Amino acid sequence: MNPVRRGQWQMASDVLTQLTRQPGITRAAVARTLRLSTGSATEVTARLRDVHLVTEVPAPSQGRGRPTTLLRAHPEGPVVLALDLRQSNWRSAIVTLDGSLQDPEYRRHRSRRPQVVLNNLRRQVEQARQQYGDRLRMVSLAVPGTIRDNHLMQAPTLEWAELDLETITEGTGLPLLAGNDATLSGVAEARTGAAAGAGTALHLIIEVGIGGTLLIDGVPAQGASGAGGEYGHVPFGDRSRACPCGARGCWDLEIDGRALARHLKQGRPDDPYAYTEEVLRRTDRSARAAVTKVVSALGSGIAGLVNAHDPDVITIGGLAIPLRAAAERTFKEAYEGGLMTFHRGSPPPVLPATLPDGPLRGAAALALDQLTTEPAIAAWVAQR
Amino acid sequence: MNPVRRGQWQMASDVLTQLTRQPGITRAAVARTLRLSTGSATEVTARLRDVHLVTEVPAPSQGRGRPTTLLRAHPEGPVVLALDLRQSNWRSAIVTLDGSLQDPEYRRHRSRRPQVVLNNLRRQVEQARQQYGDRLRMVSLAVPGTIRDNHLMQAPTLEWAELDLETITEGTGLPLLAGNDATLSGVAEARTGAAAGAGTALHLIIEVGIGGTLLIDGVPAQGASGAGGEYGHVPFGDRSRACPCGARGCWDLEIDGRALARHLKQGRPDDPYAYTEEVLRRTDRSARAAVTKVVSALGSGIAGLVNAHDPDVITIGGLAIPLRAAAERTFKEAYEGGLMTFHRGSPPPVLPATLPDGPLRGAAALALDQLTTEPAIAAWVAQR
DNA sequence: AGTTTATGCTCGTGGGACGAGTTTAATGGG
DNA sequence: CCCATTAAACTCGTCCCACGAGCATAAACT
Repeated sequence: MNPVRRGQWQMASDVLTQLTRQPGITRAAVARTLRLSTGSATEVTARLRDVHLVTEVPAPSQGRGRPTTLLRAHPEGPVVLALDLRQSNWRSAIVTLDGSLQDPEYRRHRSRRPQVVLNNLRRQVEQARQQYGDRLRMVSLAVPGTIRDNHLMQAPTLEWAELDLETITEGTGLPLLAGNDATLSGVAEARTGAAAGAGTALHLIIEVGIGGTLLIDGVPAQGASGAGGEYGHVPFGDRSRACPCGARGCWDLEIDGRALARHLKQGRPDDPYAYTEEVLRRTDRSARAAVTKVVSALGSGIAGLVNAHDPDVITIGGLAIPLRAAAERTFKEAYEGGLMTFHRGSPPPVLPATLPDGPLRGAAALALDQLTTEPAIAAWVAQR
Repeated sequence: MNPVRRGQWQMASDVLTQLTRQPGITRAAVARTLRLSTGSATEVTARLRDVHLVTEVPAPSQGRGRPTTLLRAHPEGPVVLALDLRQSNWRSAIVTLDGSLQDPEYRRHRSRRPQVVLNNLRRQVEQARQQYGDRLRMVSLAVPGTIRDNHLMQAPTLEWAELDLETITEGTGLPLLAGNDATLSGVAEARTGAAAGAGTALHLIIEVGIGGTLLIDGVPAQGASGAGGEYGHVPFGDRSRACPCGARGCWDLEIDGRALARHLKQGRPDDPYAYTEEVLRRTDRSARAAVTKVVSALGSGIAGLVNAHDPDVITIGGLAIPLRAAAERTFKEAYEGGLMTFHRGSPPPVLPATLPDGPLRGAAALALDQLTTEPAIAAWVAQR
């Protein structure tokens, strides 16, 4: 193990980071954004080519001048296995350094028992290992639940108890990166979605309860143990209502299907997600009134988070999109009414999230962040 | 203006960063933490000495072996003027690269009119300019109010309206870095205070209302325009109560002297800070009950923020310290009761802030962050 | 076909990190 | 008191890489 010379792969790392953040970028564009001289660009791409990290394909000409090339992941280059575990199914894809998804898979759960599901994921890891060998560098997993140091702490939608997720890579020596699905979809939105380019972005998604994350320059604020982003469990409403999370009066209890059912004087729905969709389809007065209450709670809660974090933009996903759409005026009033006065001149926009496969792409993005660091590149080169 | 060669001052920048973060660090210790070979350490310190950025003084010997040297700011090196504006006074100090404060000043306001106060600050800037000439590189200012792009948006304690703070450096060409005092004291705590070393830290301070900041690796999450950290203006309690900020039901209204007065059925106190101290001195039943209510709101609000951000540690300052102390049991119950179940095993500690001159030190720290960047070093070298 | 334009390639230069070998300045044991 | 031990500083040859000037190339205009 020869020690890595400092800065040896610094520029290479910068180039690869550009490539993951803007797939399909041209070599000339990379050189411009990194302020590289053409000579340096030639050298760094040659080096990256030599170690099987990138290839170049002719770019369609863009006017006068010698045409440049598109940078692409090398066909023999490193890859990541991205997994997205959902309530009723799971998906996977192999992701290359240019951020493209290959070999996408989609499977419905036959059984939803933790051990069965984890075994299926583990098999997927092993299959990727078989197929890609040493090219497979990392496994990244999105889970609909609270994650702490690669352990699942609670997962209301899956109805799973605490669980060690590292079993899916155990024995393979592959690093695992498990993350909350809402956090990861936020990463995707902040990098290539509706919040692209935002310095500070806030992402919120309603499915059962609300999840989300604060993103600073595309990096999620995950907290000490990775459990950050549980915005649903801030005290907001009636303290006499206990939340399954253990606290009382959580915002969570005011903005999803459970809240709608309560307003409609019905019991806790089995599937709050489907229940919400159902109520949204109704046109009767009591349903509209219930929706209005929920949308109001959503708007004023978001306003509070804007006061707290001053984001450039907020992206909303899941049921938050149809909920807002069902009562746009209520939302606007609650949102703007909850802002501190000085924010009202130009309130940060609340945009619908645009990426359907956000968690998978976000998981891939965080894994690629690791692969494009200098030490990871040095390790890749050393191993070949 | 010759273009800066990439990486020319990379290592120098790293060394200076170490120096600002751990004043009084030895050269050998820097080399160890940056994993520098002794040869490189010799070279980089020689370079820094040549350009008047550091000097070395013999370090007290620490056992066997050749003694190392302490790194110190160079007597001809760059400095920052740090200013801390408070309700009844202001303070200033000159800060060098090793983080030491020189020429401390303390002045009470004669008049509290904005123009008078800003003029005094401006005079202080001019005086520093006179005294230090080109060595003065930057002015950093802590203000008890919401700051946005160097503009004061609102300042309840000062009772000032919106105001452009850049007048204090106008014409000097000096960059100004204005920030909220609570945010800046958080920076100080996260770097050298009670939260030193924390990856994610939350800092909260009660004076009139509550201010604070989320810190990730010592860097405050300031948001899009620098107005982040207004945790007091998240909806928390009774929505029928309007907050001066423009929103309703803010947490702010539940945790300071105004809340105590309300519980005690008295009118809004002129000076909520002094009023709180007064109530804390009382031992009668109604006062105790009012304090209990406020402490409970403080504890459960902090718990919500812990759920949202998963910090390693929370630091509290200002009146939050005596308030908690007055009802420790209530605080603990409200805090732990508001946490999500999985946090309760080892709840993040809530520690009293330790630095009395936090805002000044925090302002200095953020300014030094700028001075120790590669471009700033290159500019310093080019100018000499 | 020649001009313009943007880009890629070659190569000499220089700076800086590295590390092996050497020197220096302290402690501590005999 | 001297010498072994220890930790750190210094010297210097080496290598790597970014830079930029000059040249080559491939397209689009004229």
